[in-house]
Amino acid sequence: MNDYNHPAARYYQEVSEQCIHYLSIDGVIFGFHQNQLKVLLLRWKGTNEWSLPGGFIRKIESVDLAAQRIMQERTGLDALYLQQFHVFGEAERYNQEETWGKINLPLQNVNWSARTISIGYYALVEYSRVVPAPDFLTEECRWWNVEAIPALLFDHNHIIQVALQSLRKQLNDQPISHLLPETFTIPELQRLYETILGSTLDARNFYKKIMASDRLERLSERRAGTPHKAPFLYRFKSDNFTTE
Amino acid sequence: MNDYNHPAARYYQEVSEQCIHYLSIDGVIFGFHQNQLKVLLLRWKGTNEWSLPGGFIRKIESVDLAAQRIMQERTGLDALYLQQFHVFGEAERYNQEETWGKINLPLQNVNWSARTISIGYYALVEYSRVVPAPDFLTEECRWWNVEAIPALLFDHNHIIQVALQSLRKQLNDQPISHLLPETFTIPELQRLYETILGSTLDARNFYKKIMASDRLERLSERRAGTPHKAPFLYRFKSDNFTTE
DNA sequence: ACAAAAGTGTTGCGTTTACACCCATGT
DNA sequence: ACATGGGTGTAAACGCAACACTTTTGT
Repeated sequence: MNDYNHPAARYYQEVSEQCIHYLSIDGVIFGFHQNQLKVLLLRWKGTNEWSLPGGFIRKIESVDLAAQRIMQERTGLDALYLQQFHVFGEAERYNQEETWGKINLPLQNVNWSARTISIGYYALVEYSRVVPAPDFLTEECRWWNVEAIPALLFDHNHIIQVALQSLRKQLNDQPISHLLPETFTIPELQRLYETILGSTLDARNFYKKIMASDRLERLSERRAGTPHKAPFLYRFKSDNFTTE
Repeated sequence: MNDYNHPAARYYQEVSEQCIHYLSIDGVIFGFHQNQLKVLLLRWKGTNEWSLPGGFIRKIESVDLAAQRIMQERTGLDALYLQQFHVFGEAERYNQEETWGKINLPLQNVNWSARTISIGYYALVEYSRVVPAPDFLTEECRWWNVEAIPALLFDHNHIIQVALQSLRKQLNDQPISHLLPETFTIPELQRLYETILGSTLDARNFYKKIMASDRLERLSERRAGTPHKAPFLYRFKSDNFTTE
């Protein structure tokens, strides 16, 4: 009943042989565009069901590198900034029957019914550099506003919530520069903080604080094309941290 | 060459059949006694080599419950306060050959050579209630001062360091009451903070801060038998949180 | 009496919050 | 000119750090 020439079949074969069973990685890839915090999601083939990108860990591969590999494949970027944030290990993370019912699995007898533990990573990436690419189980890969995420497959809504909470808690220790283009304005940076924190900030206090941190340098240029006063452009001084 | 009546053989058999491969749990069990922060370690049979307690996750078991089970077996306590703190997933976490050479494995052909990913949990337990119990690979289970831990097997020194860092960072959000007996004095509580943080605190400021938090209630009794002024006993108000 | 630890209050500093005004630009 | 957002300073509040003295008790 099994078509071993089916690309999915070959993939499962590979995963089954080379990867660790019962364990996966799920990635919450954060981007920032037009003052909106975004997450990269995948739509499964022939359905209207969305999920986070994810994958499996090879038996001989470090978990961090596995996460890199998986996220690279969906974004086209290398050397992403990744942060492990939680292990989701409930015995019943989600309703299995219901979930499999929603997906048109290309194969019948792949054993998908076993429980899976998932290691959650979030990534901070520069929106404009990402070239979203679906995998062969999915036919669409695109950004969604964090505020407008639909009901996802598995427990992925929950995972995004936990990722967001972690990001909020760790915001001041994370290299948020990865979410922004090389140059940006202070108001843009403030919007980024505001979207992540989900609250508004006082522009004057924000300015003071961010300047006191001494991580920014002001360029001589200003952002053109704005309807009002042209804001200065800034850049992060020596992006020293890459993968933490 | 394999003795299937050997208790270790049966254990390996069970683990191999029922548990998830390539994935384990390591536990850093913190206790506090005589103003010292302690960690529970195991000495392997016929050796002078020590390691953290650990174990495997059953295919149908939640990761948190697996951690509970493993720590319960070493401490004799149930409903421990546990906190997942990091996944150790390097491809080469430690020198395998060197490590296996140090241990007298009771069996020849158990495949111990594969890499293992480990989920790190720390536990906060009340020292005096613990009845340390070795497992069948080890012949001694006892507390060690955090400051005097020897070179351990695997990467367990590293894991303890990361656990301690996490605990320090999260100290104010953790139910440290679990590390103390039902009643205790303020100076004792201060010693606990100091040992975890690795620095001394101002008694006056500490007193104010801990009182302002409104988590303690003073009892009418005082600690007897002290060489000097008898300190009041305190208790944490309604230990609401158990396993967080 | 005295040594050693317990118990408490006051002050100052630095960080964060609240708040107001001028500037530049496109319409 | 005016509406809109950018850019900055100042004052009050709050939280944390520094610090000194009295109390109690065993020796």
